[in-house]
Amino acid sequence: MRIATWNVNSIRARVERLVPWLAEARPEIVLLQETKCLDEQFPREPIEELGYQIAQVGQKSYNGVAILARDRIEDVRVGLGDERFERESRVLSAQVGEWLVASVYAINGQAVGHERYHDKLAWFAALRAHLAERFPLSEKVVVGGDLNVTRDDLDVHDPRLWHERILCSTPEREALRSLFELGLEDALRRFHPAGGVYTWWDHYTRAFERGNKGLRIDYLLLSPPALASCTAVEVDLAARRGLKPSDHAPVVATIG
DNA sequence: ATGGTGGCGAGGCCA
Repeated sequence: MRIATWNVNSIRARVERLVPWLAEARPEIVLLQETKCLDEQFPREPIEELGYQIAQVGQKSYNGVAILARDRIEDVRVGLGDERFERESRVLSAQVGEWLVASVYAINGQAVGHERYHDKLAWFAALRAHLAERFPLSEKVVVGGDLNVTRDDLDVHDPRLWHERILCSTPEREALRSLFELGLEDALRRFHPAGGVYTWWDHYTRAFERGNKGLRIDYLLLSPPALASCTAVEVDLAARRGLKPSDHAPVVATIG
């Protein structure tokens, strides 16, 4: 089976890319971020017609996360259980068959030192506590999403340009590493240890079109039992090409 | 190229 994560940057704007992608890739579980719509605006029908169940939580204009699955989606939980962060729709977790999954959209942080940067670091601490509580590592766990941080300079096309900037600062990377220390493994890096595999390219600077000037900020974090049956993790660059792409590409793990 | 895009929603915020 396959489990994917994709920041679609508005599901209403991306449904014409998402639906053909689902029909072609046919992942069993899909974790979406930045759906950017209220519940009643979510384009359920074309996704359900492909055989997917949908769990999602959204808000007007910003954020929003979803889980799509061909199996029943059960035990759905919204948020981190931390009242400081419940105003924004950034975390959705559920059980799908034997899998415990979460779709996660980290705070961007705007700039190092910005008020939102400090929010981001506090949010990561809350995420870590939530994962420690809700995701026993003896289970098959997949935490996927846009974590808005590079692991190290192997995730950066131009480390000198990005040195200690937002998405690349040492405190953000330490916050990310605290998730690994729970026992969750960065599956994309496991299968691409040399790095240079990116998942996001800035629209503003036309970073994809100018030649793969990307960052890797999207993750599939796997527990040991999930990793043991994982045979490949790839970034689907075809989804980043063509008409009206998201600024992120999907990350797809083949498991079992 | 110190410029430039994209989404939402209707002017500015966010990424």
